Amino acid sequence: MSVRVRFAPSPTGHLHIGGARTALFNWLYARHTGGKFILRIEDTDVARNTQEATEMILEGLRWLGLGWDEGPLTGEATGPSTGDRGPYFQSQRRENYLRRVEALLSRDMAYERDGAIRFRMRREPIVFHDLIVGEVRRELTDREAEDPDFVIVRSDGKPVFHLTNVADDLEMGVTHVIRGEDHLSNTPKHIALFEAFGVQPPKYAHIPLILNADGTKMSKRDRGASLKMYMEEGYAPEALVNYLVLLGWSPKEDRQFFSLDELIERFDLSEVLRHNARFDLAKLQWMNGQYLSRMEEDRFVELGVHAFARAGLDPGRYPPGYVKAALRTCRNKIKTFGELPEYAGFYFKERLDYDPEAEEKFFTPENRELLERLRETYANLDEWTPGYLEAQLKNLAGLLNIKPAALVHPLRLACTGRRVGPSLYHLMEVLGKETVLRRIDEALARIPPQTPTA
RNA sequence: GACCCCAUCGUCUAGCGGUUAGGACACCACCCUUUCACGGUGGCGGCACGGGUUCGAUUCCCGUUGGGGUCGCCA
Repeated sequence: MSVRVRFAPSPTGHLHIGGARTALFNWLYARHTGGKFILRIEDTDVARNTQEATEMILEGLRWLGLGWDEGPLTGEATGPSTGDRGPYFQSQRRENYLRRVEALLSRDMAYERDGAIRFRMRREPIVFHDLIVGEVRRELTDREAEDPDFVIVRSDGKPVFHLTNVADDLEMGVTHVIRGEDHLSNTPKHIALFEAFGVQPPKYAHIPLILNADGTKMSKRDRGASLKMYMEEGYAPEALVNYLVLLGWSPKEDRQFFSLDELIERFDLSEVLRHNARFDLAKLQWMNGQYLSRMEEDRFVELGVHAFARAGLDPGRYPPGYVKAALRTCRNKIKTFGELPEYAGFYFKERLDYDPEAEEKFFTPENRELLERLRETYANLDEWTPGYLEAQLKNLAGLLNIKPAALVHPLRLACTGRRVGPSLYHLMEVLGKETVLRRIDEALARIPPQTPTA
């Protein structure tokens, strides 16, 4: 039987980073086995669900590159979808649930109490085999020992998660349930429900959770818990995917980088680890930087431009060749595109703002003459290449009997307003002679005059 | 509290009875260097603890401790 897996998020907020990894594992398993990846929206709790949240989920999955074979096409519950087992919104499947409940009721496998409908849960422990965890034998908790039955339809008539989840998995022909380990303890309920419906339950694979760096549970409120942050802060989706897949799964090779095709080929449930993993932003950043360094130039430029635009700068007003050259000087320098506006915003600003500390340190009366000499030197050049600019600066440093760095720092500040940035000589080449000279003049205008020596 | 899962450097992991316990990130030092980074070289750093089993345990079993999860008319 061909594999059918699903990602079934509840649209209560942004797509959680843990949810993103669950989706990724499902997607990879489907692709690896040649099966289908289904997206189902579990929006049964109307009070907490929003269309906007659903759209965030779709957008997030698309951004990651995790396309679904069946599921909604838009965030609208009654909107279009793909696949023949829809609707893919639980809010649209009410009839199915009620039919299932009727079936249970008629066979006395469920009963009504206080207006809610409860499922007659088995009193004995349930043993099942999890593809990742292995044999799981769950005893009843003391609370369950008191009353193991659980609500499947609330008194307001709304079906509850356990019921909808199982009913849909059944009707959508889901063969493997790959989900977070937080559902492990729910599994006996689900198995009992499947059996009550007279069918074999699907295979289960509970993947370990992603924890915060300090080992605590990652909650919605934690910074970094939302996929949105990574989308906004300039991460490359392929880097995030690469990082995420290595949290809780190991290809057992001494490599860190895997293309999507390689992942599809290698990924299997049998190598999913059994213990939780902490999220390490530093490693993600390193990995993202590596991806940025290897990225196709056109894409790097495109994403770079987008990052500048997000910060209110407008590279679109500059010639494409200039933009491209400017971004080229940032290659191998930044780890995320989010750093770009601060790192290289000077390319797209008519008026520079200056780092106050750097200004205090380098725009000093003593440096005024150095900048003037630099300006004079550069004003007379008719060749404007990095190598030549560097040679001229070093030559001047030699004449003045000072270290090149003494010139480099004030000059960088004058050109960029910052003390760090791309290669000075390359950035000057991109800026062009006219702009460089103008910026030196502007810097000079900010430097207090040389105090007369007493 | 009950129940379930888990446990190798700070972090992600390799290891599946005998290894100088390997790699990556991070950190430190040095080199490269106009800054920052990249890159290169080297270093620091780990089998949670206690019992077994065994000629021999990181590895198998039990317990303890610790972490996580679940116990809802949320999903």
